[in-house]
Amino acid sequence: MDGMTIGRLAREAGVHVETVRYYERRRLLERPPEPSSGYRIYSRKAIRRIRFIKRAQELGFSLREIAELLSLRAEPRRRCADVQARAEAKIGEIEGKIHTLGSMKKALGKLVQECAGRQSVTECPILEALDPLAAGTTDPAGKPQDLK
Amino acid sequence: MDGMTIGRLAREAGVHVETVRYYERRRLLERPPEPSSGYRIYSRKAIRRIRFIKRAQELGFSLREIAELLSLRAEPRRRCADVQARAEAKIGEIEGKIHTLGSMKKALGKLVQECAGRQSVTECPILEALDPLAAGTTDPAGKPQDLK
DNA sequence: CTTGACACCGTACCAAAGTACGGAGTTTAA
DNA sequence: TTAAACTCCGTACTTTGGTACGGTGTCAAG
Repeated sequence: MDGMTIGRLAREAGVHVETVRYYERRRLLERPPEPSSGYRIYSRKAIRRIRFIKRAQELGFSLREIAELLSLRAEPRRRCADVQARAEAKIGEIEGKIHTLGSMKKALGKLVQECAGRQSVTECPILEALDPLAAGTTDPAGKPQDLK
Repeated sequence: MDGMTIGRLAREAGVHVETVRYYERRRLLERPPEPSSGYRIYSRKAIRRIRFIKRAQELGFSLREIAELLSLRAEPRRRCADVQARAEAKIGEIEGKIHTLGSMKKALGKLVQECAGRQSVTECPILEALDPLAAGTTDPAGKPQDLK
């Protein structure tokens, strides 16, 4: 039915050929069985897979994490409770990201409001508006967060 | 009142000394005037600045973008409308991220639901659950998105 | 007044995620 | 049947965001 070479796949998925090969090496994409010639032939599923990867990346997941996400399905021997736990952990991460993005949006919104109608930005208190983001601002000796 | 050396600043902000110097090179942090000795002396404001940077990074902003955000205030000649426009653009980006994260969360939630009660996850349709995220899935020849 | 902890600087190195390069073989269309 | 366009592979280079290294200078306590 379908079946395309790497160049076409790359074009349709919106990435470079080298990126496809790179994903293959990273095992994010399974290497298709090569028929007759030495050329890889991909199905349309590969396009969706790549697009999924790209989306997940935009959301701040690393390729390693994406591989993990994908592996939830890829390991049939896995017990359901396990999958559930991993999925729930990911949901937690996602909620954290949403929350933090929400705070930032709010802070930026406030900035926009305060700016509205002014001619000069001299008094525009952007750092002040943004600062509430930095938790523990008033804390006389904030705890160092853990690195990494 | 305050006034600390780079080591203390780093400790309080939760980063390495080298990172502070790195931020200085990247002009994310202004180099403090050096009094008497050749040592940098920082005020507590620097702690907040670094924490702000770290937070923004967690939200998916690159150092370049963070510098841009910070520069909104740093250029008094800038017209307010300009500041507003930049802030609004960032808000738009943030909203997009929140939206996509929401879809992803929903998909994962569905997965968890479907898993609940099963013994094996063999039929657990994670890619399928996640796929609605991949815009144009049913599109017979999806448009390549623009690279970069 | 010296020793250890800290600071200075430049340069080098690291991991992640590609991107480019070059020499080869293959396929397709004129 | 041959030239263009595409593929193969391995290796090397790039960017981002740091980290580490090494030689030297300084400061505070004993």
